[in-house]
Amino acid sequence: MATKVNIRDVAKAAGVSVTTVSHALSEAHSSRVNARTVEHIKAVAGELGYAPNRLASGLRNQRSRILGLVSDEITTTPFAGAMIQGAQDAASEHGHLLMVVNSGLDNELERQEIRALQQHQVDGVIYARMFHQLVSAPGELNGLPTVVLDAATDDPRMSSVVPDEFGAGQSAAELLVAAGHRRIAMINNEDDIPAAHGRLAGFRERLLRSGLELAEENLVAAHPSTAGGREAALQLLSGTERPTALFCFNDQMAMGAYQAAGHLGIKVPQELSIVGVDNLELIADALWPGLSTVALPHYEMGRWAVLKLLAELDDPDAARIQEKISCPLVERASVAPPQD
Amino acid sequence: MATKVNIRDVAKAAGVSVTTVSHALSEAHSSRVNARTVEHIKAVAGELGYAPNRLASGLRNQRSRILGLVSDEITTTPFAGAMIQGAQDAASEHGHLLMVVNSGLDNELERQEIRALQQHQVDGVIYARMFHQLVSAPGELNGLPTVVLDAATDDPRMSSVVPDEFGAGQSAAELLVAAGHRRIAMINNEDDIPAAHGRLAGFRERLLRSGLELAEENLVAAHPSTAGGREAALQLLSGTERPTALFCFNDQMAMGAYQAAGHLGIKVPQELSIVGVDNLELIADALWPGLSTVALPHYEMGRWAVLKLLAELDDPDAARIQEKISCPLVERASVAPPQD
DNA sequence: CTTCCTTTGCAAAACGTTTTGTATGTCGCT
DNA sequence: AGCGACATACAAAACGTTTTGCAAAGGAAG
Repeated sequence: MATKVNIRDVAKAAGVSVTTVSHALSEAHSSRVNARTVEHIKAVAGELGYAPNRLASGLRNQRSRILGLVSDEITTTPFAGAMIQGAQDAASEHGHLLMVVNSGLDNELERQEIRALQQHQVDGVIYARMFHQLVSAPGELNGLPTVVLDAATDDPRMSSVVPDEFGAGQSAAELLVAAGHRRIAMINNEDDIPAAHGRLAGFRERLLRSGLELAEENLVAAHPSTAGGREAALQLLSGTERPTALFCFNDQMAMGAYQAAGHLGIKVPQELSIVGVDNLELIADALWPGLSTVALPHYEMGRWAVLKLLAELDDPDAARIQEKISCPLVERASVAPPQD
Repeated sequence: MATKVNIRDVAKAAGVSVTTVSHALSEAHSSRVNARTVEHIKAVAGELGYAPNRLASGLRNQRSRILGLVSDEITTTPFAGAMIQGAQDAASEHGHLLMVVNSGLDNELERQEIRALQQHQVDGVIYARMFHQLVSAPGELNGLPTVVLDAATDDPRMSSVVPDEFGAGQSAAELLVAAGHRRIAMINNEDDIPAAHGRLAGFRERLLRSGLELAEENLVAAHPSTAGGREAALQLLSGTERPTALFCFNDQMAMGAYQAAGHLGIKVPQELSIVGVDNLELIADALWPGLSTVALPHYEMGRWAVLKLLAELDDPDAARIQEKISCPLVERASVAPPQD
């Protein structure tokens, strides 16, 4: 590659004007030029390896074909990858590229990053969180089309997408009920977030539908970590009439439950069935036996966010949507019928 | 924000010409304009919320201030986040933005993505892998400044950065030897990759330095997964004179070793010390007891790659470097002195 | 009173596109 | 033959910057 080839080179090589080349290549305007000439121009362009400079066309069209993705912390969470990949795939399919930016927890930094995105004339922004929560978008985003990812917002100008937490709870309950369990417990997240409320509510609802109740002593809240899950499980499993099945807020807590069971000499799944949420391959696949869990649809949410954003760019008046994406159950080997 | 404010608006508001505004704001050329006028212009610009359009300046300067990051698979690996964050932080500190693109394992797709980056006039590219391996960069990258991340290449035009695998092996051995172990085993990755060779070599070297040898029956290779580690550990721990310490190729295999130990009724760390590699928080922190492990410096590698790329952009003749970054030991609770 | 700098500011061109408006033919129709 | 309609191609302007070259004004030196 010597120097970049531009549209002028193509025009010269094809013996036509720059205008004609542009029209020929534009698809929308190609009707303005003879079909044979179009062929010829495309051939020449291909030969020269011409690719339009998007900086220039972006400048001209006021449309950069770049989307910004701003997230809180990419590092510490294993979900980020799937979200970004979903977003990037969708963007790429529609001829857009993604600029990824993350701010840690620093608001000032976030502001700066958003300004940087704006300077690069991004067409819109995905404002992402790594855990389903309630956010209010920073003022910097004013005027910039925005879709909120894995978070809810009360800003009526923004669409958002979150997992269907209620459905996730239902699915988990469904699996356990169907296996025949009746003494069922749940270890919830102690934090006051939509994910905790939603999963619990769905879980309860599905149990109730089968005439079962989540007894008060069978619901504990703990820190959403392996240690938190372990402690909680130790407590739950030490009672006289211990539950035969356990629904954990996430896979990490489920891992803690495995440890507690191992410690108490309780066999999974023969003596205790366990269900998690997240489908963290790294954990769910690694546990022994494999953990049955409700998958969070990070990839799909990333896709949805970008597709919705692109749709709103095409039609700024499109209705804003609060989307919930359903969470498929991934069965492995941690659920079995109760023994007694 | 009504409509975007451009340099012309600033000029008008400040009562000077566009040229003067540009010079005043440019730092390099600000000597061409009176210090008081500079102050005034900056004030006005700030008031109006002016931020230069980087599409336009990129077009003019042939420098987009965008870097491309192409990786194989972001999704399936928990390391990606740290790498990207490192890269992004470094880029952001130097006024650049990152365009992230990933190709799965599809070469054709990869080519397309790279072309897309080129259309957006990226100044350079980080070509990343999620596991240390040997790569040859695709021809599309010809002419585009490139730094290879977490992989080695024989292309003399590209710098690269990888973890110091040899040092990682040494550190692990050091920890075990210092604790007093003499019957030490290793579960290596069965794949023929630099990481496997390097860690083994370093481990051996450090043992030898203490007069210890890695007996043949104490070295097994397995699939680098929890299941692989579990099987291998079951085998290693079933002998008559079983080892008192175990070095695992990665944290997932170490988790398998925990499971094997649990299954055999062997207590960690009292009866068996375990060391891993990766420092996957999700696993190392979650295991019980916590796993002592050698951390792979993904964040630092991401940083290094971007900084080196920027340096090469400034000075295209800068020497290419094959960098190894050292791997710090993270101690938790899985290593103790041997009992006998 | 010239001449020659220095300081300060501006006009204009360029980066690579896209699109509007216009010019040149060519054809069909009356 | 004359007219409009249509097909085809082009010139030029615009997007928002940066930078080169030049101009005006003021001051110092001769």
